[in-house]
Amino acid sequence: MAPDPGTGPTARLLRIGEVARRCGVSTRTLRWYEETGLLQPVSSTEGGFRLYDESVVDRVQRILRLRDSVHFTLEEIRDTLDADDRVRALWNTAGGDPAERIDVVDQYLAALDRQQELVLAKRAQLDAVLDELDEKARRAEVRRAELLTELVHGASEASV
Amino acid sequence: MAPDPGTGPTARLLRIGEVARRCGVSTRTLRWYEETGLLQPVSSTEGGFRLYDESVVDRVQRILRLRDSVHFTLEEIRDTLDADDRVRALWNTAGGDPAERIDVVDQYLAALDRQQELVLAKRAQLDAVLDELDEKARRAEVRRAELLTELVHGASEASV
DNA sequence: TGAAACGTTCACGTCCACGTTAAATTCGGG
DNA sequence: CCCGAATTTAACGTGGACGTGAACGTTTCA
Repeated sequence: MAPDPGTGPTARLLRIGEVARRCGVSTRTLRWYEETGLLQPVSSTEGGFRLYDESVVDRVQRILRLRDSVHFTLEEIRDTLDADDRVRALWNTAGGDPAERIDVVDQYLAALDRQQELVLAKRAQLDAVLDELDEKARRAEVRRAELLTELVHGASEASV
Repeated sequence: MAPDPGTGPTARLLRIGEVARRCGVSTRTLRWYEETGLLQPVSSTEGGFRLYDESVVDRVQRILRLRDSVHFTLEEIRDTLDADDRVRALWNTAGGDPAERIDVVDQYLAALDRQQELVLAKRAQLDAVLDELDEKARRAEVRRAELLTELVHGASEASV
């Protein structure tokens, strides 16, 4: 049934299990991500098996990064991915009022700015934590040195 | 009842509601943090009201930073706070074998190192996300410029 | 002194992001 | 054609981190 409408030399399609293995997540997670609108199989078999192309792996890994490092909720992740998808669709469909298209791009840029600010704030907090850790280590090293001299002192005086 | 055993001029004690307000969390959260071993009132009234000293505010804010930026679980937060408390207690109680005390300090330093590594990894991930954002913005700006020229072009040719 | 404001201890409810069966269906190799 | 592995939907369970009453005791202050 001509399963290749122009996407190169018949791009290999993956079933959910292989996607899961490649991404290091469970199939349940992938189905959950689909249910919450983060993911979409490119097609499915006659019998209903989900079929993905390889690009899904990158997408999932982006999701995981946003989940694990930025700690976005899945809803937030969905919003950012949706925005990306919309602009990509915009690039790919020529036509329409250029002015309107610029508007869309501007909104996208604004969204990116907000996200950047959010991430920068998170990073600042992490830096604060790092400073705290450094200071604690510094203090501990001082104490360690003190204890070391105390140890030497006690040893040289044997038992007074 | 001599409620001031040497802590300056009768340090002011706070009840849970004021602590909650100062920290921007609910009283339920504070009780929960107590229940999971992150927090401890310094004393309580005859009738059972929890009493905290002002230092609790800093402690809670440290907890919130670890919760919101590093995304430690409360259990992990408890562990790190416990470690801090143990070494602080160690500073305050003189005596004991200096060698043993050095051991404790060394373990503490090792724990700090592990934490630092973890946080650094998180920060690296954040930086990756920031790079992604920058690249997306860069691409969008290019498109925007293209659209702008397109707009000017279309305007100069009126309606062809 | 008495009522508003605050606090106490249960105990159950909730939201997120899945985990875990269960029962039925589909795919693919021999 | 058949069998076993992979997948499907549907539904219930879970764990963390609290929210939300209910029923009751405590402080405070006019």
